[in-house]
Amino acid sequence: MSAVLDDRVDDDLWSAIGDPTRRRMLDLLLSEGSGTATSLSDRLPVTRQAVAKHLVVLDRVGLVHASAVGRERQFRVDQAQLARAVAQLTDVGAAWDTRLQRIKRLAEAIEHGVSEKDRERGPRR
Amino acid sequence: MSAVLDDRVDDDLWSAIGDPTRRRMLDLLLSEGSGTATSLSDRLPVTRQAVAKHLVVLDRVGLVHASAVGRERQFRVDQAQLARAVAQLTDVGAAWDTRLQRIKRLAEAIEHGVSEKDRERGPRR
DNA sequence: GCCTTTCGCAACTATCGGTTGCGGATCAAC
DNA sequence: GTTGATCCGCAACCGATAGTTGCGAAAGGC
Repeated sequence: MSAVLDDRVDDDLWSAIGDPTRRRMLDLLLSEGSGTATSLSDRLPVTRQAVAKHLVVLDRVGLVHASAVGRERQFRVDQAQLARAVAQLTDVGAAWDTRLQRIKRLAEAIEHGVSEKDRERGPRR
Repeated sequence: MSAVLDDRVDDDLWSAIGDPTRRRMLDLLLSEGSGTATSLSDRLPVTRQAVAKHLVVLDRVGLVHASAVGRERQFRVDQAQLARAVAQLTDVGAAWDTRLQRIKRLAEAIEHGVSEKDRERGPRR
């Protein structure tokens, strides 16, 4: 019963969506289809340069892609990569959830005077 | 259709579980019931002091609680708070998922020559 | 042609995750 | 009870990152 859940987690991808500003940026890009560093900074409490740096990070992990349009650089979300990130979120969430549930079941079992061994034979998964 | 999903996200809580080392620490505490800074650092690739700092962070957001036992400080996970964190993970994941699905549906609709307006009348939530 | 906009680059600051080093408290053993 | 091992907290330091300001260059709009 060791720490297995982190094995299938891409730390780069996770830390990319770990930043609150980047999360809001992804959110904005999703709801508006596309955006530039300038347009995004208009709706965020940070400067254009900060947004630009975040876009570099998001681009590096493949969550967004840029297309040059004249002097502008339009960014849009890579659906497949975001879907992968979402899968990781739910994966970790599910793993912890089962752990919590098991602890809860165990606590109840002990409270009812049932030995740990007896409970251990229950539905494994 | 604005960026609403972040409204119900506690940035402190999120960034607490955003760090890979802290995630592994929570994982260890869950699987072993409790642990000290020293015992945790034995199974992690970082020093005791680094672990201690992380424990402060986790304690500050209420994900773990300490109980002094002699010269040791035993930490254990706060199930309720971790459950809340898990809920946020799945919340954001679900929100992004629906967005992605909607985009996908929209793309398919356009491809099939169906106007955007017609599709818009689908299940709102 | 001129002014605005958009961008990229550079310097600087603060915070954070990590390290090393040290001194203090507690437990065990003799 | 002194000695030694262990567990801890505090402080200084380092590198990366999230943010800022300031500037110059390139592309559009008039």
